Amino acid sequence: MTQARPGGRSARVRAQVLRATGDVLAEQGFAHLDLADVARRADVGKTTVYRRWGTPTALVADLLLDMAEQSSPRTDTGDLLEDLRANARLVHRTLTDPRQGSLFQSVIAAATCDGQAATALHGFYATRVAEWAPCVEQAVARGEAPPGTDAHAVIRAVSAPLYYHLLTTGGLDGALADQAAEAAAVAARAGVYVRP
Amino acid sequence: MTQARPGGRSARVRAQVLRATGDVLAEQGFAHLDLADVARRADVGKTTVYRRWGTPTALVADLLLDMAEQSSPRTDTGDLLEDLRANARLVHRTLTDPRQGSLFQSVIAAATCDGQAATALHGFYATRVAEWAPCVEQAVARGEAPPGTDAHAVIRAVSAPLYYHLLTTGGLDGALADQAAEAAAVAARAGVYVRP
DNA sequence: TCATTAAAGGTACTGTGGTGCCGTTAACGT
DNA sequence: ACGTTAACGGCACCACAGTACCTTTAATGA
Repeated sequence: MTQARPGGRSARVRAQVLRATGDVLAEQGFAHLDLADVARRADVGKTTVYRRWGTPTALVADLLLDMAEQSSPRTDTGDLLEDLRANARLVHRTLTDPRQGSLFQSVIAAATCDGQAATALHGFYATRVAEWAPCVEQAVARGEAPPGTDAHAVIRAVSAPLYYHLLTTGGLDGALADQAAEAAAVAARAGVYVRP
Repeated sequence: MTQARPGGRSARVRAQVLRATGDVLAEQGFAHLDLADVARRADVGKTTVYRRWGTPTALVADLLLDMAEQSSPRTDTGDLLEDLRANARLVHRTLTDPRQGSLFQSVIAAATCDGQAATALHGFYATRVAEWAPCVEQAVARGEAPPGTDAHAVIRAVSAPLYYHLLTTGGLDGALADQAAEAAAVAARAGVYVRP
């Protein structure tokens, strides 16, 4: 009978490979993600990487699965604008951090190139957005935003300008994060994100 | 003495190659953009494509240069929200169009993978944003938004949620375009985009 | 019209990313 | 403790993307 063996060695190999993958992505970007190179860095057989993952995008997809498991801490200041600002600054900090920033850029590159990585990225952001949605829901409960406000939409509205700027201009400045938070807060209060 | 020869044949070759490049990007995506394949489709020597462009990203960069030259018509209804809505719907239509949508996705993929293509994409969006900025400037002149409002920032705020949705969920619905336009209009009127 | 020479086209070759094969290792059930 | 077998590791191989080299075409200037 067929037996799954996720223990010991396999788990160690996966951890080593994912760590090496993250290193390459952060240092050289998705375009230079070579399976043979990853195998070398991970100190793992080249054949193993080709057999278990097969393509660079599959590697990234698995890495995203791993990244989604590590949750980010959420604030709860009792003020919508303040919470959104904290979220915007967290995203901004992540995207401009030397390692994390490059890593995210690379992961995004993979997702725009391949459907499998894209699906993994969708899952990643779904969990991240869900983690922060409660602070909007609480704002609604406090009467800061109208009932029926789509909490997920508000959280997404905070990140959107930051990612869009990165794509279309390549840079991010600190003021942009606060501006994004303010815009989302103002629009949310005005009822723009009330579900139809 | 060295002479440039941009006439006749070279121009025809470039046009054929860029058309073939667009076809491949729209049909199969950036990951499948192969120079030999492009040469075959363009009915052009394989060597020529390798010599003149060399890499897939260089091909995309040149295509973007070509795309930036074709300008998109801007509305001028005399109402900020109406103009922004028109812009949002134009972007939405472009991104969901079978050919244009796939093409943009692929071009974005190239830009996230490579610096050269990224620079070309920045140029492309800079011209597109500049084309639409006047409708915000006029809204400021009419008193619809406070003086000092950054017109480019407002236009970018309209597109941002659409691109962000595409990246993080993979889908776009029509209501989102109107929502994006409303959010940008509300925030602009509230003075969120006034330069410091 | 004709000489000049960029730039395109054809072909043969090569370096390497990716695969197939098979021996080795170490998880898991009893 | 021990046998079974899933999964890893090493090596040889091969297809093909990318290059080198040379020939041909046609754009330019006088």
